[in-house]
Amino acid sequence: MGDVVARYKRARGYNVLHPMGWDAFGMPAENAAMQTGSHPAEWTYKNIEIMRGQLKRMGLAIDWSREFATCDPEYYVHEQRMFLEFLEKGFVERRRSFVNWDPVDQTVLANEQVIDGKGWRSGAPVERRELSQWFLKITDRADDLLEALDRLEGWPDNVRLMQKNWIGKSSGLKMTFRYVGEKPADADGLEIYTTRPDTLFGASFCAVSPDHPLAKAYAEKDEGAAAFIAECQAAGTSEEAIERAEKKGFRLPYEVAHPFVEGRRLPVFIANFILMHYGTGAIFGCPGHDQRDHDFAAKYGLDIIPVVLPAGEDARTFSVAEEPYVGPGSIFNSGFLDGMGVEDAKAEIIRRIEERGEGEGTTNYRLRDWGVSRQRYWGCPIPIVHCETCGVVPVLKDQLPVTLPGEADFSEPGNPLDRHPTWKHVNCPACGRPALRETDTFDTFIDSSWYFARFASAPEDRPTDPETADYWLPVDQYIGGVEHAILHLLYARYYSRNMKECGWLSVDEPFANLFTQGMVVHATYRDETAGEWLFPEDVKLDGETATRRDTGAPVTVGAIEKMSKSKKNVVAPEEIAEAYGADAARWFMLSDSPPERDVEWTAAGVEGAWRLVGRIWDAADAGRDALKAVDLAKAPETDGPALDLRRAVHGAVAGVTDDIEHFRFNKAIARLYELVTAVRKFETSDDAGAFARAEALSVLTRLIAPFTPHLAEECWEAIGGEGLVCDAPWPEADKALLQKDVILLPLQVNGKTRSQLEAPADADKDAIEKLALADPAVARFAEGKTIRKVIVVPGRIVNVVAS
RNA sequence: GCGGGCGUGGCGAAAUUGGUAGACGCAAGGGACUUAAAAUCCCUCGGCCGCAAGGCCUUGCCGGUUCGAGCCCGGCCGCCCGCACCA
Repeated sequence: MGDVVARYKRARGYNVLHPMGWDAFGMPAENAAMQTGSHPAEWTYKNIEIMRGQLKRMGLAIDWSREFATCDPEYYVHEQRMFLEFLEKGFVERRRSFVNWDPVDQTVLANEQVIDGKGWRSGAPVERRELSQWFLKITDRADDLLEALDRLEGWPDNVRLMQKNWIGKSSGLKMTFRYVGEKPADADGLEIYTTRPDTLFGASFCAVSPDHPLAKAYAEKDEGAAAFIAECQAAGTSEEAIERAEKKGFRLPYEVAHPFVEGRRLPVFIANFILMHYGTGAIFGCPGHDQRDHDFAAKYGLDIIPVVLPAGEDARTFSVAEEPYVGPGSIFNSGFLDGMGVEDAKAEIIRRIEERGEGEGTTNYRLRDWGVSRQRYWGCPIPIVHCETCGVVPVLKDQLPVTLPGEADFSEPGNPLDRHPTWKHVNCPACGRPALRETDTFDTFIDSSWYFARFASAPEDRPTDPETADYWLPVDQYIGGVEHAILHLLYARYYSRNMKECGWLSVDEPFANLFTQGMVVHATYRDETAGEWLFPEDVKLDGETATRRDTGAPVTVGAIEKMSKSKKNVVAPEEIAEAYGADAARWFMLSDSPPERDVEWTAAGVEGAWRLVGRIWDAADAGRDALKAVDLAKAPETDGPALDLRRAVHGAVAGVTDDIEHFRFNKAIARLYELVTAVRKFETSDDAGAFARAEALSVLTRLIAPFTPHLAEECWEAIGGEGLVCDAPWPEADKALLQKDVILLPLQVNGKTRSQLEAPADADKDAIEKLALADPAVARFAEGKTIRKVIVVPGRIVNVVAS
């Protein structure tokens, strides 16, 4: 799709930058190293070599002079430099945090790599571990990232909505409940966060996360609490496990006072359903109006007090004993709040708590800071040294890049950088004494968060030349899968803001227009008895049945899925190009489905595209040197078939242009099929006919060029075009030829189409009405009825209403 | 559970956003050419009735608004995606 757009825009006279590069760090290379013994770098560059060849073979019009891989030290040196700049500016922080830890592979796993609570590679149950990690403080920009979404008009709504939900802004109240009686050390009160301050009078307990400092401190002197916390931490972190987990708590020996109800004391629990990383890691529970709190209260016999009354309910009979009520209503059982609506009550509580100095209204975000430390080899080294005397010390900028050691041991799990015999031993940049390098590497999402800027401008000595980068950025058209909707696209937006503050860019938003395209998918084939997946080329399809080519054994045709090596539902680009040519493959992929949807790769489908390539070539071949015989700038008077062809040609120009502009490639292709048919059927051979035919061939060749560039060049040469078609200007539609003198109007009687009216294109309503009433179909279907009304929509339809 | 999207022939899909439903392609069937096959070309192709002209029905289901609904509104059913103990 990107290639079609690039070629089309170039033909329209734009200065087009269409680059390509490789996001090349990451686990797959390291896994391959563990499995095959080859070095990640060797494996990666070899694959790049292969993929570059495949892309070139598909005829992608790419500026290869700008190519790079993110694992090139010439690229990541700038990443290290920017990290140090971010550190200086306070965009980065080192702190302890919980991670998913795979005890077998001995590495941190991303959430996406934890499947049903187990490591995706090792299958071992994942543990929660607290480690010191580097964080990019994306939450500092949460509000800006959220606000700016509204202005990203070139982005699909669903992606913007997903980011909005991911950032998850909520407004509520942060407040402190005072302890009564026994108190934990160094605290007078417990700070909680709530989005439902209106239900404060329904509070019957407080609870903290197992990771909350209060819980941890108490666990140090109480084995029961320690055991409870350990149990919570051992519980699966998968979504499924979380959903099924029973609400459980551990009663602490503390109580807090209700701020507005004299004498009401709330017990304090450690509870397994409280998240430390949201709000303050502590809540008040209102069982009457929250499902989780209700479950918890039912289990521990706590009060369930209704305080929100739904419209139409009677306060004397309304009960939340069985089910909590979470909807809107009016407040009751709540002293000074009684009678208020939910929103007014929220504002009133916040006002009073603020007045008493016990808390404040705040906004909260679901978004968490971006942990970027990975205990892996194949990533960009974090340019930091840990010194016993000086602490955390940045590597001096003139000593960058910190490169990966060429030799490393991949034979066992864990971080090869950490166990490398010499690599981590360096002298402290500050005091010069022996110190240790940071052995973590960056999350690979950092690599992909700024590559577009490097494509635009790639000086050797700094990340970008800002002026050059500004000429190109923001990216006019970004194309990618919807799977990037949150992570990559959010990180890149954030990173651009950081880069802007460091002076490397002047845009906040890196991608002006975003299109989320579908994937090429393929049916899966499996030999159930042998228990193995089969490549499509090893399967013989005959109507409903499928068999193995080698043994003839029956084959089960499975789901149509994203192509993956493990299920072997892949087709090698080389083989496609060999069998059908790159153009047929390009044409088919674009023709079969709307571009945002997946396209199923089928042999029959490519064959259809292949036939079309042949038909176009036949037409060009039959029109050899047609352009040399006429002057396209001097259109003769035409009528009859020649005029019809010219109209079809100019209609196609207008239609295809509009379709490409709006990413409707499948429709553009449908139009091109029609144009090909029109050209092939055209037979007139007089002067006007020769002109119309030459014009049609010239236009057709230029219109197909973005889709089938190789074919287009051959056709261009055959019909006698000057130079290369890729240098020829995009055709312009002649507006006069888009208008018709006579149009066909559907004629309805009582809303059902009964006939067609042939009317002058410029006929007014009265004239059309007269024509309609004279039509025999009206006489027939309105027979015995009175004509009540005639609705004329010029250029569209006529409807005669009779009853 | 919350949020979003989508349901149209045997299949992939169109429908100028309220105006002839099924463009275009795939598959299938029939025919021409050929000794034969491939390729190519022509025809048919949502369902029912009819020799035909033509008629009736049809966009997941039920109802509504409208001269007119695949499109708008209400209620169901089904599928897909995102988030998910977020207080």
